[in-house]
Amino acid sequence: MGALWGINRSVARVHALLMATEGALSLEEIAERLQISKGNASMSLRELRTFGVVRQVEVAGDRRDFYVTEPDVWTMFFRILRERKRREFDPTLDAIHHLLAQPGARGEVRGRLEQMAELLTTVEGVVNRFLQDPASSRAALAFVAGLPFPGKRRKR
Amino acid sequence: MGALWGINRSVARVHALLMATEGALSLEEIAERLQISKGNASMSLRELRTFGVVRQVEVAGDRRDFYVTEPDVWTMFFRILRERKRREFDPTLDAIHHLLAQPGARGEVRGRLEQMAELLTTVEGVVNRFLQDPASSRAALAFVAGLPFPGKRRKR
DNA sequence: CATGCCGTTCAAAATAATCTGAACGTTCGG
DNA sequence: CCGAACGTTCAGATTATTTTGAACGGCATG
Repeated sequence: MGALWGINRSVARVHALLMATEGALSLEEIAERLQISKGNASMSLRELRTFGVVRQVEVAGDRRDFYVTEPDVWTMFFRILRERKRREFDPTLDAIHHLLAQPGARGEVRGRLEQMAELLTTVEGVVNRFLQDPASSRAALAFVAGLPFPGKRRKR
Repeated sequence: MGALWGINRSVARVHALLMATEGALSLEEIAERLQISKGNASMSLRELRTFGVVRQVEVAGDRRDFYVTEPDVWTMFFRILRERKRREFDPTLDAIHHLLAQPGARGEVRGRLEQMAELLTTVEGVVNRFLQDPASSRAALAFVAGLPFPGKRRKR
């Protein structure tokens, strides 16, 4: 799933381990179980916390840090969507706008750039709407996945 | 945009060059303009043809191969969606189903797997619907991007 | 205010991904 | 047939990414 989510192998493995574990795990135990260095585990956990799919928890009388996965998979999905939008999508759209602002492109080529900007703006609108209201977005997705589009009638 | 689309630097550059060019380009001209080897250009173009976002065209009286980009950006978008689904998404969903078929996971962990399967199945349904009917999908996206969800009323 | 325990950092090492270019097969004109 | 023009392939070189592990700083405890 790494490529799909845009995260690297270790990060994916740390998350998978937490997903596969009921309780909380310490940094050291994670490193041990996955046979990776503490340094790597530390950085991977930071990345996962940045995404917001892993949380640090306290254990009374223990000064180590423990970690658990965000329990709701849909919440994870929207968190990852948000972060990837920020890292990859937004800079792309900015770049296109920057290109369009220059007087360079003409004719067919400019048309393609404009179409690209339109597409990305549409996708951005969809993603923003999803991120604003995850619950109803989830319902909308289920609707689209399971029923025909309005205006399109099923042949029979 | 490379990371966003899941293609590497050279492939992205070849595509960008074709997007920025009105007419058709030969393999050699592409390699020359981008300062990459013919071999690299050849492989990149193959990848782009696999995605279906670049087409080979004939030029009368010239036995070299010439290439042009798919002119419609939305069509490109759906072609890339289709290919990434095939390469990254489908294997992931298969793996989850395989895990669920085994008797290993119990309790909370199994619940997460089931949620994950549900999420991926929903997304798969959405993507399939999009790929079946790109034109109305595009309209649906514009709708979602620009208007409130059904059942959610705007405050004012 | 030393000592041990933790987590973090980052330069260097290891690994993975990408790119090059020489070798090769095909096709076509003569 | 021959040779030249092309595109493709893939082993090896190069470049980029990831991982390690030693060094470090903070902090709680005695």
